Amino acid sequence: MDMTRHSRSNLAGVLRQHGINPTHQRIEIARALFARFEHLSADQILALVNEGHPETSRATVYNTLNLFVQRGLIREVIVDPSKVFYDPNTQPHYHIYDVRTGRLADIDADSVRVTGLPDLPPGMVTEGVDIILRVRSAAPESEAAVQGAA
Amino acid sequence: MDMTRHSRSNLAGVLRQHGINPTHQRIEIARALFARFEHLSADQILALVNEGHPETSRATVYNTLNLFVQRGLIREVIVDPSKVFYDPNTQPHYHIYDVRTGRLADIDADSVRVTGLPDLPPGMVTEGVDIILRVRSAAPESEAAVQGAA
DNA sequence: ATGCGAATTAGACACAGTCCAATTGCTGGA
DNA sequence: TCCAGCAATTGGACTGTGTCTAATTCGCAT
Ligand SMILES: [Mn+2]
Ligand SMILES: [Mn+2]
Ligand SMILES: [Zn+2]
Ligand SMILES: [Zn+2]
Repeated sequence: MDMTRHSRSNLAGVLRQHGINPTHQRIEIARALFARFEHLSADQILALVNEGHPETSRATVYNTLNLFVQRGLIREVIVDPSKVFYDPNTQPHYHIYDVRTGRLADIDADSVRVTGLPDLPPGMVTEGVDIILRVRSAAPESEAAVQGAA
Repeated sequence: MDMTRHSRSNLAGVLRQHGINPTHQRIEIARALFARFEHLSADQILALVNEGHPETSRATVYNTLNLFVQRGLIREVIVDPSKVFYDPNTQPHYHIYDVRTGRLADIDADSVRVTGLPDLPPGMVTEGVDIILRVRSAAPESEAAVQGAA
């Protein structure tokens, strides 16, 4: 049996470990994320799993991504107001985001130290600490006319 | 002339200082944000400026908020995948976000120290560093059925 | 009063994401 | 092998946020 790092059979085991019934569609979606190990939007994943012959619907892609997030297999990254990115890396880490190109990359958490964050109100727990370094090329922006400019 | 902190005439001056022609609608939108000094969504602002008699269109609210952001009068906060929050506070500061209630509050930057962020690739400049402390009540979630759960 | 550029507007549109009822697929038992 | 039952998938309608556009209105200078 093929046991390469992100073979279908191996992925099926990972899904089971997270309490997810490994169907064909779910394995393909997991493979899109884990084989590349990149931040992908739902739309990109839909395109990837359907290249060649279509085999997974949009509804299933969204269902599955939400299920994966809920089960802790992947996480969401909220950096772009127009779409969510899905992140196969669930280790604590931070992000650098190019606001021009939309490129999103990881920052290793080990080197980063954050101090002085406030105590949480009682009865509250931390879901996570997001750090996003928003960057852009220093080159002057290709000016686009903006309606409503004074 | 009324010169209270967020009077219309005072706000008009602030707009002019940012190169923005102070129209009635723009002043009302600025007032919604600066009088409360809270994080508001476009929808909330639209409702606020139109309570009582309607006087500002949805298009104008979006036009104006984008203009304000572009001119550095306010800034966007991206924490919720479904909508942008607009922040009248342009001082460097961070955010605490309750993922259950959607409540968004400021964290003073003075007390927080972040070290070890990577050097930027050459030719890149920082647009900003966002830190979002995602929290929720420790009480068990009111369980909502999730379609597609295994 | 008139003219003119800027601002505003209604409504169409784009598009991410959700919802739903109907269908398909899988599995375990007769 | 057939069937029942349940889980998963599906197309397509729907929602909500945000953008776009062409037409109108506004504010102001003459
Ligand atoms: Mn296939
Ligand atoms: Mn009014
Ligand atoms: Zn990441
Ligand atoms: Zn803030």
